[in-house]
Amino acid sequence: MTDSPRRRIPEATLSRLPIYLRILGELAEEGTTQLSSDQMATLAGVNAAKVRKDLSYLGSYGTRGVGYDVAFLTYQVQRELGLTHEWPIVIVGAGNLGQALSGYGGFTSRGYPVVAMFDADATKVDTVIGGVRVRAIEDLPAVVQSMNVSIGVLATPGAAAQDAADLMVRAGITSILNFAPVVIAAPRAVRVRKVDLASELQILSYYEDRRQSAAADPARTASA
Amino acid sequence: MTDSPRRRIPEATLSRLPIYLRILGELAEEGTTQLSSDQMATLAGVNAAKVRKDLSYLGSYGTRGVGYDVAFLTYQVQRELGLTHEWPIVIVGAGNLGQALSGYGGFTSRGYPVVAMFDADATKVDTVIGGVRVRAIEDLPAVVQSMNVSIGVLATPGAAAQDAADLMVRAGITSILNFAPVVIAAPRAVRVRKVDLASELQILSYYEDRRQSAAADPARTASA
DNA sequence: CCGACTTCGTGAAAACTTGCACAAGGGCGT
DNA sequence: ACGCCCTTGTGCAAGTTTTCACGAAGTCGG
Repeated sequence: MTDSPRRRIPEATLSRLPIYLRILGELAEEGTTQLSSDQMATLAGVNAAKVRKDLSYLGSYGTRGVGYDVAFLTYQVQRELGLTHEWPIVIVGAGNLGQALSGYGGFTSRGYPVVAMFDADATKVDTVIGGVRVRAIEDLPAVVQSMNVSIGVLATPGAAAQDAADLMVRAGITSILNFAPVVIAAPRAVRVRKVDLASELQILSYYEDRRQSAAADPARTASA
Repeated sequence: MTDSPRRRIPEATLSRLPIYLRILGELAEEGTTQLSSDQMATLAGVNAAKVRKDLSYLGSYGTRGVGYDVAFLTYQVQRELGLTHEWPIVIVGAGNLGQALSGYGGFTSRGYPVVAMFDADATKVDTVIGGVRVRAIEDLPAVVQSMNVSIGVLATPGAAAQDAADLMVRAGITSILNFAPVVIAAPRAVRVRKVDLASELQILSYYEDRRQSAAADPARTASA
């Protein structure tokens, strides 16, 4: 019996664990020590059964009739997500987006300190953003290796993104969070996640459009 | 027979349409006029059957033996997403994140002009960010109504987010893109989508952690 | 100490999503 | 004009995710 059973956690559950974790953090801060799946469900905006099933993948950490212990559950979720230690990250691209991400603070405060930023533009090199000095892109491999960085954030313009990603991969980065509006090709072993800011708006406008046509043409609502 | 059949599009498909749309835009720019589901699949990093099924929800716009016409398909996807006209948006919160989103350019260029920014901090009011003047939060309802804005971007700190969201809803906003790291409560009729920057990192570090334990303890890889 | 009450953990059903495989349809060369 | 070749559109099976419903297990008041 190993101390980390590590059954595989479904992707869908995985994407909710960070939400639960944030809620647990907020509860701890206001002194709450216990919560039920029902309360968690309300706070997270999901169904209570889903909360229980999600948490059951971590193990049986609840107490029937009572609920979950906030501190203990926090620890278990963190452990599952690999948050028992900090993960240093680098940001490639020091434009608007890179600057915002660096200055954002949410990365460092949640265990992902931004240890370096890089940009191909020489005029940006050596400026300081969010307390981090911008370095020449050529220095990436050295920094990645010496600081043992495995996660990189890609915040370049779309046109530069693939080259930057290739460089990151060659430098030894094994996980990439891609904010550039292009699909990045990378070796199988490198995990890439994409955040597309404008896509999200497009999905919203789809629903807005339907709402507005429904209002303009009430006949169509009949079958919806 | 109406000119927009509007069968409901599955959520999963909907989340891929913006990707297809971006690819179509790039192809058009480089002069390509035709593409097959196979090519699209490669460019989008998905399976060809998925591409065909996704596109089939829009209608039968491909030609067997040939593929899809780039311009025509672009039009159809745009129409489905409600992108036949611009959607003015407002950004609430002019901190780091709000500034970056405003300066980002990707919103305006894709049909979502940022028509106003708001902040509760009086010292920020009247500064200009990305060509947009920051206004007092009190002016939100007037702007939303006069410019007929239905989409709002929430970029405040977590603590201020719910109040800001309530204000947006009262002002008449019906879709909210939430960048604040909290779950927002809103009436059923208001659609909220959430982008959590740190969550994405947490998901990456989960996989990193597994990769690293696997490397440290090869016995565990046997069953994976 | 016991029974009523609460809440977890989970099997099973339902809903949704993906991927395969192939028939149908259209273009192009001869 | 015809047949070959290519690619779409889709029925179906497999896989994943969500939801329901209920037995199991623990607390708490009397």
